[in-house]
Amino acid sequence: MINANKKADGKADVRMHNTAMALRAILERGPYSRAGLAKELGLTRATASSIVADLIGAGLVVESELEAPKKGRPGMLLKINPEGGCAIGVDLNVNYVRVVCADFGARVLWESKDPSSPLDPQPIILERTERLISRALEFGAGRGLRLLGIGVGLPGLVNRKLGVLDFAPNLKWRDLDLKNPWAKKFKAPLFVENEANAAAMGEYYFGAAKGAAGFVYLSVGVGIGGAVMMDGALCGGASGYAGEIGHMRVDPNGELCGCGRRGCWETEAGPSAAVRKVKARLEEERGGEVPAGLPGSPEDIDFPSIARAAAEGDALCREVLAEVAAGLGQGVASILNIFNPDMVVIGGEILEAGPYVMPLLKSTAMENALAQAARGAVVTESLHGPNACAVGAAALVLDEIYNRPILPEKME
Amino acid sequence: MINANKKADGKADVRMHNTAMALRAILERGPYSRAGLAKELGLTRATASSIVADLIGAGLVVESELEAPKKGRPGMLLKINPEGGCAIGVDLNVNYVRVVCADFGARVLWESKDPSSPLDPQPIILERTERLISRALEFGAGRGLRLLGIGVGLPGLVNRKLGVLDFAPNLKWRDLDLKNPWAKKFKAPLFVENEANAAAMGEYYFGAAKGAAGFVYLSVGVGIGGAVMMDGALCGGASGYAGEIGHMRVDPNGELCGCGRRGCWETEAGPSAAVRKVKARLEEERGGEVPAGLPGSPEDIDFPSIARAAAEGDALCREVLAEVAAGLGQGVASILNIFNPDMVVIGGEILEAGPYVMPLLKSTAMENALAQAARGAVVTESLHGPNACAVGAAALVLDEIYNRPILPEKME
DNA sequence: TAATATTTGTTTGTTCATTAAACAAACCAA
DNA sequence: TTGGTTTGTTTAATGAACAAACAAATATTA
Repeated sequence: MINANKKADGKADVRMHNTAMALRAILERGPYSRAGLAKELGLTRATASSIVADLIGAGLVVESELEAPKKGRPGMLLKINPEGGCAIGVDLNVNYVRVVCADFGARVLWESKDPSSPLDPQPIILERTERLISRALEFGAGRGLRLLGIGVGLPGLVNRKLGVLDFAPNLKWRDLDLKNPWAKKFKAPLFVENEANAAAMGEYYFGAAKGAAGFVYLSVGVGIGGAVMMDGALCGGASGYAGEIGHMRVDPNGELCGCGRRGCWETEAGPSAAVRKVKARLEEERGGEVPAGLPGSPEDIDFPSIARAAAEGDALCREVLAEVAAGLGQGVASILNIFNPDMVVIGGEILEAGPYVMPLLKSTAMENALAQAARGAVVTESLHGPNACAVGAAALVLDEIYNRPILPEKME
Repeated sequence: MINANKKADGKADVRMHNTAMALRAILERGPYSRAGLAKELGLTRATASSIVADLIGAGLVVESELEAPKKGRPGMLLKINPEGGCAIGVDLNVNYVRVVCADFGARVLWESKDPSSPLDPQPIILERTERLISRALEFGAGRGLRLLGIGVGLPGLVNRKLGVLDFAPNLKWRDLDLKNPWAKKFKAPLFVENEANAAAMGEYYFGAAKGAAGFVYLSVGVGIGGAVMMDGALCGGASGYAGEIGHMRVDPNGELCGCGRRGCWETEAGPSAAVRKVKARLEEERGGEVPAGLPGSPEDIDFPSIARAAAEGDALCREVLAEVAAGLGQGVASILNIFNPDMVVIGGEILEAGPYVMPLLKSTAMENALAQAARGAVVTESLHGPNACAVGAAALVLDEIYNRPILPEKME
């Protein structure tokens, strides 16, 4: 009665990420015949054929020769052609701009990162980003890869459809249209998404959460941001804002958070909590003496330096990291109870201290979640690490292609 | 490329609740012409006509005479015909079974509730429920209303597609097929859903959350259960379990919860917290003397009695309810931050003390959520109160009809 | 008053994703 | 040789939607 295919201007934009994802996952885990593909997707052979036809036509999927110790007629085996094209992923963040060039197999072929500052004026940052993108494009062209599109991840409220950044609090940017100018400038399809959502997309398509029915991506950095994906679709929240999971209150008597409340999760258990605790205890326990691995002056202590000190064996830092891990694990347990996902993927700065955080985080989460919620759930680290957002941005492009293959001449 | 309309056996079942909901909301808020409807829905007049054609054919929408101080040709005005049929909603819960008969305008025409006990054997409870359903059917038939279907809300893990209750921890039931036997017995389409999800559906279609893009329904009773709806679709969670939001940890040093952890939200701030606190303070402050409105013996104190005592002016009960309200508000603030919904709807036992809980709950939630998350969000009480689940179950039927009108002869 | 513009609902044809069913090709086993 | 099985394609059909044209009924304007 009421159908879901709509024109671009229609309101409903229910996307079949699941089918696209399934297609991608199946093709990735080995060559399949059209018939095998159809069986996996629950579609007819005719439909499966028509879906891959476009991908084959675009050179993104190739047929290899038969190799069939089976019964019937040998089929043509299909597999992804990584050389079929490349997608550019842009992670335009507060402190840096990172650009990757990924092939159609989602392998990062090239990456580059420029430091940045929220104090720099917007045009400067944009110009710097454009230069990085151009270099990525040159790299792709040098490899002879067709440009499939450009994806951009931004730390703020994004209008996905229009490709506009509505508001980025940490950058203090407002109403910035990226899609139109950049699509024109680089002559490629352009996709814009919130950073956490983009990273989640990357983990879903090509990372730790590959094919998960429902999962939560947590970006544990200065803040704790989250993105929720259910049945292959991003649950964006009413205003499209990424889940501000970090401001879940975990202790009514906790520390004061930047948001003005007390005991927010990101203040109690994030990297900033680690920094605060280390500084306080250095003062208190060692009278300001700085252990190996940490910067000379206490003001310069940041999370990476704590991670280094822990790696070098500092007991205080390891202790603090364990506390942080436990706090994060408790929060993840709540998330398991609330969302009941298949998987929780942890990304962000916290992974720099992965060995001292993740084991305890995982065990705490599993032990403290309800049995039904924990059963079958997996808590794990991001596969893309610091590249998560950029790779995810590139994944936006590939997702689009799996959903509706864009043939060269039909690109608009 | 990849389409969302699937046959019943297909895996993807993306439903256009939004369009169905829009249709219902538009028709409800006044008579519309086909053209006006089309404009509201963003469809062509032809498409809108074809959608309502089936509803008109089934007698669920009627045309009224023109009344047009407009410009062009006067149109036939369409409106919902409440008399077009009835849906039966069943709330099969732990302590009671409630059945309602709602007309196509979602008005509850008849309701009945039988007390029940989880100790009763399953066949007894089912037989009791069937008797209630039969009475509801008789009522509907007596009113001359065509039976559109039966919806059932259950407190547990439900397989929506098969209409099977997989597991209900509080009832200790497992693998109960309700759809097939009841659909056959009552000769009507049957829909089964988790209780919180059903209630959310009811609020979305016919209650406080009418047409909200994203909202969270909280059932605050013995436990705190939740259901999340985004873009008109229920976010079921990986295993379809309703969000166990009640086990979000809000205080690491809190009370021991039934789940074995400390400081779960439902233990810190739910009705059970109110009961515990009142009992403790009666002991401590008044030496066991029981104030007006409360049962004679402290063991018999339950949440409704506290609500009554508060209504009669008891200061202790009011104080405890205020504390509970603040705790609930804090949790709702977290929910606003996490999900960024348009709306949070509170239902369940807690509403019996509504006047002493809701104002403080609302203000606490709004003040403690992030500004971006709180802006535009509304926290409000369920419109259906104790009927929420049963009305929601009936809404399942109406939802199905709005999505794909079932013509009498095509019922299967 | 006549002509024109506006709005409504229908009809007719088209598109698009998909299925169902029929085929032809290729292979294996008895 | 004769089936049986699997594969990929072709053909026709379906169902939801749109576009465009049309006829009817009203309002506005010349």
